[in-house]
Amino acid sequence: MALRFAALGLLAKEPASGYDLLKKFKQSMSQIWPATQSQLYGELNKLAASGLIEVSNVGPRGRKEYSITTEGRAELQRWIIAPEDGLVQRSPVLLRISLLGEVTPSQAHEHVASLHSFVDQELKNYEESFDTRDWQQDDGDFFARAALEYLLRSARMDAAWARWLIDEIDRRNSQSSG
Amino acid sequence: MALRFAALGLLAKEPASGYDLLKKFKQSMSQIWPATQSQLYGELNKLAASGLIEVSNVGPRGRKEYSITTEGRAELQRWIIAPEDGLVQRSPVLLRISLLGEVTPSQAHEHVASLHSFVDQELKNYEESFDTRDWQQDDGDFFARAALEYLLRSARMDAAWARWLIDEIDRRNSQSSG
DNA sequence: TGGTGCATGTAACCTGTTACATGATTCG
DNA sequence: CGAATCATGTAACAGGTTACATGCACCA
Repeated sequence: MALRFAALGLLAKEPASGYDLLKKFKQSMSQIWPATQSQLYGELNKLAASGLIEVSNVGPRGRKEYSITTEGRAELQRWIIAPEDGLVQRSPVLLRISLLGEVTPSQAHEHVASLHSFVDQELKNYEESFDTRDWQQDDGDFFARAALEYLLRSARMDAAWARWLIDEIDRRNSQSSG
Repeated sequence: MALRFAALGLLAKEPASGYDLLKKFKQSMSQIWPATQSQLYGELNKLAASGLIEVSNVGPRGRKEYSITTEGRAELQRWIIAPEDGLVQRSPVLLRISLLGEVTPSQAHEHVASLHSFVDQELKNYEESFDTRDWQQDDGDFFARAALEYLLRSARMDAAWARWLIDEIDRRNSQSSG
């Protein structure tokens, strides 16, 4: 379902081809709803078949430029404000963490340490991209910014939690050995 | 992949049947890696076929009790400390948020408000279950606790972010109308 | 004219969800 | 004996990933 509306959402701003959308997915959508080329082209055909978008222009190399239809916009708006389905997120990271009792303490420590350095780097990347961005400029995308704010806060939280976990592990190790 | 190791992880603690595991998934695993009955039974057969678990006992009603094998334990340990694949999480919530520019300001406000009340309730549930839990007791599950700590912090962050977003929206509305 | 980039499509495979289907056992 | 629960299996479908396949157009 969601990919459908991610694509529709991009087309709501301006007409684009599958190829165009693919690039946009790599830029703005990559942290929220990544999509592969294969998936996107399939979805565009389905969207066109159900009349939510239409081919508004044909260019060189078989380029099909799609535009959102009135129906499509209505459907998009309906979906956006629909109640959330529930937010359970599968997380391989947490699964690994919760199973760390199955490996040796030093392996566990090592794993968490490398996780920490990873999320810490992620956080730095986010903070940098936030600092360099000119927020006055693209104020049109206030809500896209709000989503990024979420990701930034997530990254901060991840880093703080990983830090906390390392400390807890160290505290535990010193207790059992002391 | 992950379901495989979630099941293996539970079997690493003690032998169990598919039916037993299903209950455990509903309890301890539900926030990290939920699984359906259909999926679990299939995976157990695959695990048995590849020799990572084995039927250690057959009970009434065709009950098959599985135990982890030496091979299985080794495989599990290998997976647990494997480097993370990258932590991009698809999020319908964020997708909806980032598209809120497509609906009217009052619809957007309404949507975020209801999201806020939802995540706030979630947070309260987590906090309550944390308070009522006796952490001295099940210290054996230190890392499972660490995963819950993550979920609690996530819930806190979600609530704070939703609160922030509502304030931002209000600030914006009063600016444009004043 | 040959390589790079534009542009789309399809097939195989894996994971996950819902629903259907079946039957044994225990307990009141 | 009938209902609830134990216990497993399968089929259909939706979504996602990787890889393969094809061909046009532009520019050096």
